[in-house]
Amino acid sequence: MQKIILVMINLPVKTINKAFSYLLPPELQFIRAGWRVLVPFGSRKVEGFVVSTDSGNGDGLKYIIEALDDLPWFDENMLQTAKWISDYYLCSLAEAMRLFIPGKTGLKTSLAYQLCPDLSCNEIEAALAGKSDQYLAACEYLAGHGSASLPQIYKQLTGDCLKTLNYLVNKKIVVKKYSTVKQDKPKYETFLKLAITPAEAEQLLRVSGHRPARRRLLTALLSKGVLAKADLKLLNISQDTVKRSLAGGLIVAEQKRLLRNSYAGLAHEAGAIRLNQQQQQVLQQIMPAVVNRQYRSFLLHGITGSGKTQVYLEVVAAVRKKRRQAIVLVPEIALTSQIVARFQTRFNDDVVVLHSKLSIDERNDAIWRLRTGQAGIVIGARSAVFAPLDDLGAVIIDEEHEFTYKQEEAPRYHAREVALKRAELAEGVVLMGSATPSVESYYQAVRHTHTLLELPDRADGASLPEVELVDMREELRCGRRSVISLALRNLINAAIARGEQVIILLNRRGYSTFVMCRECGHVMSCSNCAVSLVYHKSGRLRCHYCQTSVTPPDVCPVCSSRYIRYFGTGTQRLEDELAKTFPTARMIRMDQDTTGGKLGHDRILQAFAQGNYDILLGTQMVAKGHDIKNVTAVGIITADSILNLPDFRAAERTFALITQAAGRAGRGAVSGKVVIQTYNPEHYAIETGSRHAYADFYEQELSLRQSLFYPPFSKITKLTVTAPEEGEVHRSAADIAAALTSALASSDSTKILGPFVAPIARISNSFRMHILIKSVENAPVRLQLSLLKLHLRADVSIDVDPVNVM
DNA sequence: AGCACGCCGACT
DNA sequence: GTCGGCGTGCTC
Repeated sequence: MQKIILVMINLPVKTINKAFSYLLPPELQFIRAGWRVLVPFGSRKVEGFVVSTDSGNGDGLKYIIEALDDLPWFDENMLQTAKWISDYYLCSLAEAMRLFIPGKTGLKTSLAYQLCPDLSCNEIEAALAGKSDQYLAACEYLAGHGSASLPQIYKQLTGDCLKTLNYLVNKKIVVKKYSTVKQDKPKYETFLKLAITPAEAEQLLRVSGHRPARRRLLTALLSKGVLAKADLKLLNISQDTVKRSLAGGLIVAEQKRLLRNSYAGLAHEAGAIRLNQQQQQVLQQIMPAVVNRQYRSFLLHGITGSGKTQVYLEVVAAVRKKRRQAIVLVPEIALTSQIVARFQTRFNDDVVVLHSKLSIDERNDAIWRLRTGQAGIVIGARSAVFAPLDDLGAVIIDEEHEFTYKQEEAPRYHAREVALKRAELAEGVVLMGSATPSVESYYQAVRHTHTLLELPDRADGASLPEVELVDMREELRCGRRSVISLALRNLINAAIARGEQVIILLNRRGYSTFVMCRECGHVMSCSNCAVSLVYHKSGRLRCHYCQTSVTPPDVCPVCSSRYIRYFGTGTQRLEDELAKTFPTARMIRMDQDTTGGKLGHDRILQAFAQGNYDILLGTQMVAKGHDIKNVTAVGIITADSILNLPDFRAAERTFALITQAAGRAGRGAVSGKVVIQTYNPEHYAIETGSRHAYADFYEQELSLRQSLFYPPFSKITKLTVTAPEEGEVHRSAADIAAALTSALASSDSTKILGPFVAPIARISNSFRMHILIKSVENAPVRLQLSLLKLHLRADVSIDVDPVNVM
């Protein structure tokens, strides 16, 4: 009987979803569940996660090579959470565990080619006799350089290097060498400290008259305690002096880790504000759970500008007072720098910012600060829910309704659900906040799964903006064909005249949204994806799905007609229109095309907030998170753009967008006004949105959901089947649907819809079909899916609780 | 994911 | 006959 270690292999392949057994060498006996290790796997060395230990016959098992950290990465709660994710979202345990690793892997493998050492030049030449010069050139290059990576070789040689090298590897002239390097490359700085007592040092200074450099060193250490490299230069103390003092045992060198943090210089706002009475009442309901270390979940429904952040700050402060840690989730860090700044102002270095745009090094440093207890608050986008914290006291989820909390690639987790699971295991609280809670969460709050808290008024006594609905059909009837209605034009003019600022929202980027032949109706579409191409001002037609672009044709590719027209308005065209209508206004556009890099959104918003512009126009990102006091006017160009999407949550999204956008207006002393342009003014989502009437919207939406058996009354699981051929995808999707139907026996509690061709039938030359399963409970569905082994298939992707069904 | 193994068509 | 194409299956 031997101790056996069960390891999940960190490779992004869903078919390897089992544990592999290894033995521990004597020097690694301390390894238990939760450690990251390096293990031999096939002919390679890969990263693995220890999930459990066992005992049994260990014959023929390989040994773990080394531990990758000084501490286990996963604690029991993290392991349990990973297990839950793999069960619930039907991914492998390794895929779930990878989520907890910054950069998904702690190892970087690199490949180098080397000449076989035991071969002579003559032997090589003989083996390559009759081959082209290419082969000999490669050997010569490798002989000269010892080893080289593939990119290096490509730079040096011409032709198909990979083919050449593979041949040489086959002929045993060249060998491939893999090396694995730890991803985490901490930066250290050396600090010097006294190794003797201060009394001894003073004694030494008294007796040794000579050695002025050593005197300076000891004196400085006595007064300052520690010295860094830069200090030594300043004091004119040479490396030699340091070396001798080290050797003599007078001083010791210590390595201290340096932290790279690109957020260090972010501006801070003024100090804490006192809570108003409503905020106090809300806080009092949350506090008992924080103090008593209980798992409780709260849904804070607070209108825009009601001061939800203030409540978050107080909850986090209370959690920290209990010496527990907190996670603060925000939908998108770039759009929410205001909330980040407020946490940093309040908690200073206790805050760590985590998100996907950080470099691997920055991320590792941040995580190291958490693991060593130097910081106890994580603020970040959805992946921050996986931060390694040993005593999670609270998770705050700001803008709980946002879809960005759902990961749209496997594993398709929802950060809100992961947060609830982690907090439950850790006995912490979850506080979700939103002005427009998701129907599902609000339903759970009404049913007391979450505790419902309300902040019905704006914190500073400001009123919600007045909203005017403009019927665009009416505009057309009056002969006004501009995308900017008369009401909106008046609103913008008035605001600018008073020196106030305007935000305009249009949910499509690009210039024209589609290009059509007026002769035959052919719409230019992407050759890889079944979506229409968008005309950009750069003069090219771009696919918003696969990023390819083409030059617009002069004649229609189908009928050769020259009558090609550009339809629809995107943000670029709107910018032109606004410039024509308001020639003196200073404008800035914010969409995916103008924001790039780490702080792109932030710069635009800051410049706007500082008053450098009169009008901010852009896609829905202009509607989120910020609080700019001088904005008194908001215009929504087409409120219907989302409403008409074929998705049962279209109304919910429209309502949220209108409410959030309108909420940007009138946050200062001057009250705001909003113009919403629509072709459906009587639609309940738009009508309730214009009245800021969440409860009314919720009620109408809920009854619709009930009658159509949609969430929260059912759980949805979406399958996407793909194939390179159209016929093939129809066949395999039909097979899967048939198998599911017989396994789940369609009844009142389960409905299988489809297969139907996906709204985007083809992406990057892969044909797509969807199957939707609606069921009261999704546990039996998940069970059947795994029994049918659909979760292992490369051509099937499973989305549990999808945020959109398209 | 890599890599070995294996079975086919296209050439010296 | 060799080379190299990629489909299948395995990695403790």
